[in-house]
Amino acid sequence: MAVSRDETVRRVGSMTAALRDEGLRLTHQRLEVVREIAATDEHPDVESVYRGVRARVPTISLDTVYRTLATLVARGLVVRVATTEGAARYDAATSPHHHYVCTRCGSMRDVVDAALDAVDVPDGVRALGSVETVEVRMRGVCAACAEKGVLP
Amino acid sequence: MAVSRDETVRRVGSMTAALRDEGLRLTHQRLEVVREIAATDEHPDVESVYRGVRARVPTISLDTVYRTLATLVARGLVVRVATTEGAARYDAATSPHHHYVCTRCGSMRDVVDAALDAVDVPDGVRALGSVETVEVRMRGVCAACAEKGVLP
DNA sequence: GTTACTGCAAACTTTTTGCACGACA
DNA sequence: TGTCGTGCAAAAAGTTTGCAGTAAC
Repeated sequence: MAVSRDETVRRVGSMTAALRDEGLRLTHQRLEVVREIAATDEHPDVESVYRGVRARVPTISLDTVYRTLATLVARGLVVRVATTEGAARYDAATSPHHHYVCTRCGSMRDVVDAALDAVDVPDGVRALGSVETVEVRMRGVCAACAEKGVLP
Repeated sequence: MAVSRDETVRRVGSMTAALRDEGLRLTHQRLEVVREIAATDEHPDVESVYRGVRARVPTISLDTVYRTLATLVARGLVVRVATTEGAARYDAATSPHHHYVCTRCGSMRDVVDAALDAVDVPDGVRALGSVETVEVRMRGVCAACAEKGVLP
């Protein structure tokens, strides 16, 4: 599912503003990586950001995509999300949200829900350390995989 | 925190029984990898399982640790958990549980709590696909890191 | 005109795989 | 004794880094 045009524009605006504020240069390549990651909530891995951007900037290198994503993550503009399989995935959503992960194809979708945001942290956890974020991760077989399919 | 002796014994018993039931050989190396992973709830990565086992079986190779963990994961006896950083981590706990992750050192601890187990899946998620497991992931700075320290 | 960014290539880390020997059942 | 598992080494996959040229400010 694509992110709405308005939300994409908002994300691109806030990311480019933040980069400019930090005195970083807004190169053609950076701008296109920002646009690519802002336009989706499918948590693409580096390779798929690379493919998407290359359609518009055929000369961009994979390293630049890696470096740009690392820059965005360091500024907190994009989150690198943990995955069980090979490649790391990136998420441009900034507001608190949760995830639905398909155990068959590895796809990952945002879930926005106030009840989940309100989950209480158990007392025992305070003893382990501070709690800054709480994420609920739901796993199952996504509709597309279920349709395609026979058993795993 | 180490897992209690009773729980460790229980885990080793259930893992070795499952391996035997599947007609797999219970080699010296396998048994020691099973013991190592059963005795901790610190979600070790492959390298640290390797170090632990090597103290008892100095000739074991890293590949064997990888292969044994893959075997255990394939049988559902151990879970491979996602991490943002480099290496994959492994978890021998079998009952439903949640995680506390330190954003500074990457350590990961089990959180067992009935209220978290009871979190409701929002209706909207059903449209994405089936939901088999729900995990709550709490992130913050663990006590050890906070004590050590100055800012990130 | 500076200085930061890019592209290329090579290094590095983590994980997987092919093969021959050795050990479990 | 037959077969599965191990150890070694090499390969694969993902990611990072050094360097020289290029482009943003």
